[in-house]
Amino acid sequence: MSKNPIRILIADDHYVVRMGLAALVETEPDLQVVGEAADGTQVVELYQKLEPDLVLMDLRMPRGDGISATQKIRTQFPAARILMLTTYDGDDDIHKALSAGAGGYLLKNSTRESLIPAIRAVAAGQRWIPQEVATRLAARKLFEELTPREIEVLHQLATGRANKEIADVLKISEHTVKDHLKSILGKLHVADRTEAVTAALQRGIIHL
Amino acid sequence: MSKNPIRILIADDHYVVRMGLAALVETEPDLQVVGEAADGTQVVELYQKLEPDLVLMDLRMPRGDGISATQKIRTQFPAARILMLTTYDGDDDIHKALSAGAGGYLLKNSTRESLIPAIRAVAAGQRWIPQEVATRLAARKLFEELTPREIEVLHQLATGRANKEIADVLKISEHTVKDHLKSILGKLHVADRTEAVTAALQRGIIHL
DNA sequence: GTTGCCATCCCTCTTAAGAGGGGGGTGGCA
DNA sequence: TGCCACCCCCCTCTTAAGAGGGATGGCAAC
Repeated sequence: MSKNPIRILIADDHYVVRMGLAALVETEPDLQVVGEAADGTQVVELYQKLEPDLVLMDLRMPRGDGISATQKIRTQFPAARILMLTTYDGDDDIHKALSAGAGGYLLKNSTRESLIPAIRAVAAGQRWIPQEVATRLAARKLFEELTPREIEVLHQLATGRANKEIADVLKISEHTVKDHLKSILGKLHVADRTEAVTAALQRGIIHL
Repeated sequence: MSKNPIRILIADDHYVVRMGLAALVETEPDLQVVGEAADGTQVVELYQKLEPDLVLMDLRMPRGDGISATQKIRTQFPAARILMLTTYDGDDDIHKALSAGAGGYLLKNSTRESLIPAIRAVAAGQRWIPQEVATRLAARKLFEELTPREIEVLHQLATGRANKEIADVLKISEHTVKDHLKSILGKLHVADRTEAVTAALQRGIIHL
């Protein structure tokens, strides 16, 4: 095994997390860290240069998040293995990561016992989704998906703008804003704009 | 030095972060990890048992956050040295941590170059607040502080409740809720309840 | 003991929000 | 071709939200 170790690229904006992952990985003889990236741009560059067997990718990073980095890498290297490793358990985040081509999705509070097998599984091309993550993903199906336009409106809502102001920003009429809002309230099963924002934040549809 | 190393207790709910901190600390001969805690209750227990020279404490943990754990420890051991190490840069979080008795406040994206000196400084009883954190703290002074009651109302707002509902929950009149709301809007310099919630989230006054 | 902050309650007024209807145009796709 | 999803526009109506006032008792600091 150690003749052909699994070559791993770590991407996380937190130094201590990179340190922890590297320390963890290096305890296994068949796992090897070949590079570390601190942001979304860097991870894409390093992937092109190193072509590792696996990327341990954080979801939120400066200069391009984990989702778009995953997409970019998978466009160039469709066989790329990417294991998303993050603090965030919003079902929308999870869904977007898997759609972008991530082979697995782990939460950062995972212990070594779940991390190491996940790394091996995803590097081998398998899917790896822990029970708790799968559960969140299933809960998601109870809600309808928001359209791109609705998500735009949601972003505006989160800044505290009034319907009229949102209309000006998006250059549509206030009536239309209200229509989108109605649709958002219905899809998220909430009663008003404030709850819509907190619900969307919790589900990972929008971020502050 | 290594005859009397600085004995460190690590408290963080993320395994990889504990691992990273431990790996980092152990590279210095005069620093020694004597224990690890994964939540707020555990860190208090371990402090009592180990009486370490320093605690590296995460702000948000299950079963009691870093703030209340800091308070509990400092009540029993007023000389306890605690370095808060967290992802969150809300100015309210920072202020609360320092008020609770933390000797320093570092962000998790800190590199080893800033972490190691911070550990030594706080263990020696000094204050350690990086420039970026100090800046956030200064920006805070531009806002008035919210009263406990206003923060209660803010929590209710975040759940999307209407004024009338909030009134019922807090068992006060709707007029009073409106009064608190007016006060909140004024202090946070925002125009409506939705913006109040997002502003409070960003400042760390409330959490989801 | 007075000053100041907090929490509580009350009133009026204007405007915005949200519910409930009605359409119309596009572009993909079966 | 017809359907569907998305986006857009318009109307009315009711109620909630927020601005602007004023007022009281408690409690702690000075």
